[in-house]
Amino acid sequence: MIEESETNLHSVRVRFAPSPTGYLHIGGARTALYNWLWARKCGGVFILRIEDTDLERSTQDSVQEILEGLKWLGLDWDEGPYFQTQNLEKHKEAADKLLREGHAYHCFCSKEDLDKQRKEAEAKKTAFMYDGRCRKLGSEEVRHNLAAGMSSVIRFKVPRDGNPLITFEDAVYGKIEKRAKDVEDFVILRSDHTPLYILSNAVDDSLDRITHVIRGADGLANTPKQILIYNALGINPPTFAHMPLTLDNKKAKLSKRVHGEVVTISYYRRKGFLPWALCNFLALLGWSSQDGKEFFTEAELIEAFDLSRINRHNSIFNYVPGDAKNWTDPKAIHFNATYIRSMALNDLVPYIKDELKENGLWLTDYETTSKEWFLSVIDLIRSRYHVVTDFSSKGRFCFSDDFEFDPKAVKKNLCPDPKLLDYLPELAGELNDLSGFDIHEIEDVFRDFADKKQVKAGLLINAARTAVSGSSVGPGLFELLAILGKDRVVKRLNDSVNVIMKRV
RNA sequence: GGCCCCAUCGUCUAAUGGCUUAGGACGCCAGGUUCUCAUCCUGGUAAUUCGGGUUCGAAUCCCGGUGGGGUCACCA
Repeated sequence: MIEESETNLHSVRVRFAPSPTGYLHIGGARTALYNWLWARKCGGVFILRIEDTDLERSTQDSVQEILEGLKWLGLDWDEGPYFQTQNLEKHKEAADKLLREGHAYHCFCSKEDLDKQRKEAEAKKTAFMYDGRCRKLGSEEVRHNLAAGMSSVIRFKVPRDGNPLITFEDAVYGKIEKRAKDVEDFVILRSDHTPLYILSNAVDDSLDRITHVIRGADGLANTPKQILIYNALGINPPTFAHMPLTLDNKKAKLSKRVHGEVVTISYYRRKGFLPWALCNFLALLGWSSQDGKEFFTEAELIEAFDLSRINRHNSIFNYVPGDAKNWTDPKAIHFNATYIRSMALNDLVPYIKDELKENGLWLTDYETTSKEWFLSVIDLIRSRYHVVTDFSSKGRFCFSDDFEFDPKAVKKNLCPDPKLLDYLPELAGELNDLSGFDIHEIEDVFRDFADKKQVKAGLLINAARTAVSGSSVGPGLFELLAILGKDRVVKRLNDSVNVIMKRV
């Protein structure tokens, strides 16, 4: 079973080991990302292992959610998903081995007793630590107790002679030291003979030949216990790299229960995030590149990433509840918006296609006969959008004649001058008479019309913008009209009369 | 409470004893461009937690205070 681990520095093996008791959240995704980056950088193997030993809280839905989240993010794994419950026997064997070799012992203290002692210690404000009384039991007594059917757990026998110092070199935090006296004889096997996480996790990591354990800093405090287990089992411990935690703006740990879906990965997918934009943002939460670069392609990030540049202080996910514009960390939105407006159009289109499809706005022509048109529309509007969903909401007027009019825009741009009731149809007529329909011809029509009627061009321009898009904001009007095409523009300008009448 | 860890602009961070009047990014504010909005460009705002050392010189090293986080289950 667990003999010498074949740790080979040239073949890096890392794992993401979530417990399926909830949703994939920001923190978990970041942990997965860092593991994935390290594996890819080293040409190693990225393993997905589901730690489902908590039977009561683990759910199949949660497993699905995690798998889908990772797939969506693009964090593909090379092995797995493995399920920890499949290794239960191995964990027990390890416990037996520890017992046989004198590194563990039966403890017959009842949970009730210990809980009581713990409470008393708490009341007296003193630290409670199991005193190891069962450690002194003679083998005769143990045999007798077991034969009598007394319930027992297996505890790890923490070395006491000379109060040794437990030490390990964390790839992020550096040297971590802990006195053995500060570590109690912890339970590794329950009274029903099922293993506890502290044991299962270490055994699985050795079984999976994990070389680097990259995990949240909440694992830092129990690493010494795992080092002890590795030592007792005669296994070389992996390299540990703890990453600082991500907290909320009140410095509390992020959790779905208190923060809601804004911390879940699926929320970002639904809200129109580009997966790589989210990864890029997440990578920078606790890590920075040497040259200060912030935007990376996948290949660039893999190249630049290094465990040694992970910092040691917790970072804050700067999300302020109730802020409609900044519904998540503003910098995350900045990353998404920047990708949307500057990435290669061909890379962006698939996301928009899905979005339009979901809203019944997609035409297959957009990939064939109207492809060029489609790309220029996207290019025209994308600098104003922050999320992919904007293309089907704010951008709806580009793909459908059935779009909403913003009441404020109608009031501001279509109703300030009753003469617009005449002007807009007149403009429609003049535009309809154009032989072509390019930006300059359109602009000339508007400018000349303004001169002719002795009104400001802005009045007509803003009115026309609202007439064709329902909005008071948007692309430059002449480009917009040229893209929408003569038929649509003429119809919408004529129809705007009805919009105005309804308003008045 | 014990133990462990951490501490630079509001937020993410750079600066691994001198190139630093502490740099960049986001946000925010102002200006430019303009038919609106966004983009884009320019500028501005704003930080080394405090106190002692060490040193010619400290954000950086040491000690202490304070603050924050993690962890102390027959959860993972």
